Amino acid sequence: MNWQDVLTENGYRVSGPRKLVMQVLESNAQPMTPLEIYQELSQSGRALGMVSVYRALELLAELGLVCVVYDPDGSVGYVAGGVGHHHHILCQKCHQAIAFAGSEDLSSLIQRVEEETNYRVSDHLLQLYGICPDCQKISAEAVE
Amino acid sequence: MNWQDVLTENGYRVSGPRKLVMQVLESNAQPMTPLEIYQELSQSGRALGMVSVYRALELLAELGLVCVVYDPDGSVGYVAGGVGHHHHILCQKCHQAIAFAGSEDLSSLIQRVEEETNYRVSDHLLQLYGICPDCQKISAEAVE
DNA sequence: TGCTTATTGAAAAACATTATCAATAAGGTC
DNA sequence: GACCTTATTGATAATGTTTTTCAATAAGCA
Repeated sequence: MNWQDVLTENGYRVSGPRKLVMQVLESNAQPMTPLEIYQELSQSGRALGMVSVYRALELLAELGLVCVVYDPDGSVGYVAGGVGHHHHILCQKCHQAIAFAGSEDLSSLIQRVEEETNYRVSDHLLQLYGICPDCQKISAEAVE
Repeated sequence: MNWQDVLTENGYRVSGPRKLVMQVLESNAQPMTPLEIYQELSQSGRALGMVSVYRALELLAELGLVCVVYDPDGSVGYVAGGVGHHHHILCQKCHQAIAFAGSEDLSSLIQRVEEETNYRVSDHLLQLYGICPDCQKISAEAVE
């Protein structure tokens, strides 16, 4: 099921602004802030009200069509993505982000924490930070 | 080493505002936003400029004396805490948070993701969301 | 093609964060 | 304990971000 169908099935319209926001996010690997999305659209002549960007993001995030990620620098961004539960790994240099699956690997940790704390765990937030392959290459070249 | 010493050893002064912010955070289990901290101090007659709250938090976070946590509702809060690497589990009802250790449990996941993605992982963000023991009790009673 | 109504856009309001700089107080020294 | 140096504070203003409002527009259906 593509994202247009998700909108439709939930009673929302596939409007211009929503299409544009999804397009921009899908063509950018790194998470983008609302402002960055707005600017990218403005520059490419597909101007959109800032308000529409916010509203589109809010809805798309609610439907799970885009994900919220927390950048190491503290800013909050959005990435297109993915049905199903997954996490992101972010590059600390170029801010590229890619997704990875693997909630199963947390289950033993979650179980242990439930026992220790008596909390009942229902969800989690996991992000990894590091250096992407490209930036590793660049660093290596700089040293040579 | 207590937090005053950490400030001193890094060349910072143990000033009034910094003390107050730490006090408030230490006496609250749930993460607090800058505004909440400011309000709590105002109400208890220990008023402080909003600016000082921001500055104190920024410094304390940088020194690792307080942690940033992301609430399920999207807001960003600070909790007093802990030397050493650890994570937090947040209650979705009452917003209480407590810490737990256990980075080791992630090492196999991290290794797998490094192999899959060729990223070099150096840090991570992990938070669990759930219901704390107290709120579980309340729910149970409500059903009776 | 036309109708209904969700959705948009622009401006303003509300809110959050950062910069500036003179006044203050922390911590070392005598 | 008083004094001096300088980091730190606080008030104001500037800046930036997000939300509200409401008439105008366009999406989807008949």
